[in-house]
Amino acid sequence: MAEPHWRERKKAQTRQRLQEQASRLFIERGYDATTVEQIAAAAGVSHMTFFRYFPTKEDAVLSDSYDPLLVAAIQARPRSEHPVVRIHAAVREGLGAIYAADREALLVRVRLTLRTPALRARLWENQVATRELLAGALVDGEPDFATRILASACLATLTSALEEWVATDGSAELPHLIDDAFAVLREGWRP
Amino acid sequence: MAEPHWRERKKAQTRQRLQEQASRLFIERGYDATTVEQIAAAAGVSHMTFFRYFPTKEDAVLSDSYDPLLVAAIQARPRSEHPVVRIHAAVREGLGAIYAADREALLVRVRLTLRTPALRARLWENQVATRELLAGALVDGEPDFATRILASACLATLTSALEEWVATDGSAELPHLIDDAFAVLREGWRP
DNA sequence: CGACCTCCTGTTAGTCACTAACATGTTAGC
DNA sequence: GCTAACATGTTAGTGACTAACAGGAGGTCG
Repeated sequence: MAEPHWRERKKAQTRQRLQEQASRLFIERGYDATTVEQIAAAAGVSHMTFFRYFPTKEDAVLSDSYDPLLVAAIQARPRSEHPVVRIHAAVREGLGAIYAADREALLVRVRLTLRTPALRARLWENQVATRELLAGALVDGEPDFATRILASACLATLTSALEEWVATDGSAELPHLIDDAFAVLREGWRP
Repeated sequence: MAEPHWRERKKAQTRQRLQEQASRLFIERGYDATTVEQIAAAAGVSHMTFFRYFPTKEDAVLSDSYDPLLVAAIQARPRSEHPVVRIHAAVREGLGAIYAADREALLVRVRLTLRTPALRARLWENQVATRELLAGALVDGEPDFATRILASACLATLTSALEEWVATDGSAELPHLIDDAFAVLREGWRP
């Protein structure tokens, strides 16, 4: 049971190479103009290997590993706080960290995602998945109707902030936009 | 220049026939298991004609004509009311009318849309478009950041209600769910 | 009436994402 | 070494969608 990491490491490398080449090509010549064949070739594998690593072409960009971060950040918040406040704080923390570490990469990625029709199409699934995770992080057991609604509204708010960020081409500060957005959601009810 | 209506009428008929056959086949044998070729054949045309009427296979189901209704309903509300109240009222009115007239058809349609991955994928585009319309109906000129956020949150709320409706398989009353959902959005801030 | 002219449609032949079946080489454990 | 497991490649599909061209049916104008 030596568990030689050799093998796994090689797989991880191939996976990363595919992702890098995909991003590069998507940015260089556009998403639609890039074929899976080309990505695979650029990474030195066949197109079948690509599909063994990513179920669809879109997944080469949309391997969202932020969700666990968010869940942890929510659960770290005292349960006595209002759900929306917990989500707001968690988002500011989680995305804030990524933002601080990797601002430009995040911008490129979000822009590509929001501006490419084929990638936008996947956003719904992502939103639903993230919403379920958020809602699940807020309570024990199955989240109820009300919890899902609040999680939805918060996600919509966050998305609006991201859209605004991309619309300003990253010139605004994302954490600031997020705070503004959640303030609107809150103050919207106390006019 | 007479351009007799029967020409347009024939086109409208073909279009409707395509939509009907598409819906029928999608429900009978599933969305993915139905090919455009089959839809076209069932409607008595070629697959090229199908694509001349609908840009994609999904559009045969997703010809959403509710939006103008919603816009009108919003604008009919006094501008002094809070944006979210206006949207809530408009949605209850607009969707309520469709619900009263065509409950079963609405359920089938919403269920098909929410449960078919390929159709869900299109929902993001629909949401964005509807949000822009809602936001535009709330104010004069270009909606600002805050308005878009509120419109987003309201749409997310409405969507949650529709999902709940489908989840209960239509056993709940949709208008009631919508009222509940908006109440959560409102009361969520006054715990 | 006959010669255009304009839509609408069908035919054909492609591209590309994605899948399934099978073959091959490479490694792990005995 | 031998064998089983596994990563990868090859090949041959299916199906959505597109482009190029051909024909036909209605209306117009000489």
